[in-house]
Amino acid sequence: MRNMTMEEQLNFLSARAVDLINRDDLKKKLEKAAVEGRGLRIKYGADPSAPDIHLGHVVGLNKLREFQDAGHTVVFIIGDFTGMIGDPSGKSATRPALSREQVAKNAESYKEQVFKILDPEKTEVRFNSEWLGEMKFEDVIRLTAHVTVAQLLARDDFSKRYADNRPISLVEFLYPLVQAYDSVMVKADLELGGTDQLFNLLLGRELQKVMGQEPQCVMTLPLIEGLDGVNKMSKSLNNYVGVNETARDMYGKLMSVPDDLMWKYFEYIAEVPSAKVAEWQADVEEGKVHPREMKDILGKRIVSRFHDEVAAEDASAEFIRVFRNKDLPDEIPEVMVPAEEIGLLNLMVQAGLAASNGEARRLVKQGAVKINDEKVSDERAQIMPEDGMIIRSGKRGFAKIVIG
RNA sequence: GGUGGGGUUGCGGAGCGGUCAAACGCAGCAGACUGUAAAUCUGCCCUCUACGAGUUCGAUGGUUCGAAUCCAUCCCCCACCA
Repeated sequence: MRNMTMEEQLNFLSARAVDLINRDDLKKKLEKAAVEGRGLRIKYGADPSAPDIHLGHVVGLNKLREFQDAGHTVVFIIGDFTGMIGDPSGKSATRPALSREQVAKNAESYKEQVFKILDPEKTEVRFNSEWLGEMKFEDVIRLTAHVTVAQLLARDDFSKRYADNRPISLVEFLYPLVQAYDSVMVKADLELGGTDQLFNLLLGRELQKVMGQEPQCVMTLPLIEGLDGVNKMSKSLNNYVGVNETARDMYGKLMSVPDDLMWKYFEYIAEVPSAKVAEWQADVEEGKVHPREMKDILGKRIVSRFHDEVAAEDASAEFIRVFRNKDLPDEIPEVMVPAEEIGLLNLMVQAGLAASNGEARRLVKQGAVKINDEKVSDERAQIMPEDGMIIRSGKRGFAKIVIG
């Protein structure tokens, strides 16, 4: 890394980026830093309300790690202050303001997950309440004086909503400014974010200029679609793969990713060089390789990264056993029930295979339920539980009866 | 301050005195097809002691044989004009 030329380093660092504003500035910063023998300060902001880091975040984290490997420092900002205020943008599903305790807890969980990728030695974790919490209203007003409404309205979703007579809360209006101010406070040299962050990142640049700092460079990375293949990966849409998930869950979820999307995952999450990805993609398109094989590789690579190779192989094997061969998983959740006759529906609910009696009934009617591999279609069936009895519901629901 | 529009089952969004547990879309679940892909098709999708019953349509009270639908009060939201 150290013996790369400046040009090589620039290319390496900007690989996969959607926007880089701008390359010359970054080059100058890199040169200056090299002369002074220090690294750049790379800022990355995280919202503390959803403590699950998922593969969508990994796209950015990977890039941050590359900066670290090149000798730079990541300033990881946890937006605890903003998190405690909440974000009304989600309309009815108003994101609740988090308590101080909750934020602290989430922050811990954040660090633990983030350091699966980042190098803790080269990461500075900061909370923005550190400076925002100290501000007086007067300071806030002063800050707002640096930005005009027209500037904020330039943001796409603001201007659209404004044109449609849809609400824009003042808090939302202020958030980009807050984020920009964070850049000033940590003296960021470059801020990294998803493409949806471009406006906010640029505002940081503006604000730094106004406040007499050298403006940060801005780099954006693509937002990656979630398991549904349509929407960007997010916790609220439940189309995500969390970095804390078990190897098997992770692998299973990855196998359900639409084929077309897998290339993106290879490139941005598994960090396979884009030339290689293109080659593989061609192989699949020409029919040389079955897409499933390719996806298996993807699954194993990603699982290995967050667990290890043994776990990855195990997850792959288990997947084949359960879903391809339709065998039983090697571990089945056990449910303890007394040795007395019980209604099937009731039993399913107790075993956690259905949320309600009605759902259990539905599953039975639709032919999704098997006891010891025999389909049960009578919703009124009375079952005499036996030790070791296996109830199967749909593709994924399993329960083993234990008499007790 | 004024005017107008709203709050409906996870979300969006119909309904505007009985035929409403409430159209439709999305999400979700199951079945078929598969590579647990995607797409597609089919079915389900408030709860229950289930051909019946019980709770739902911002809250509370009322009018009615009968209300999500009408009235009153209250709470909350939005836009526009000032």
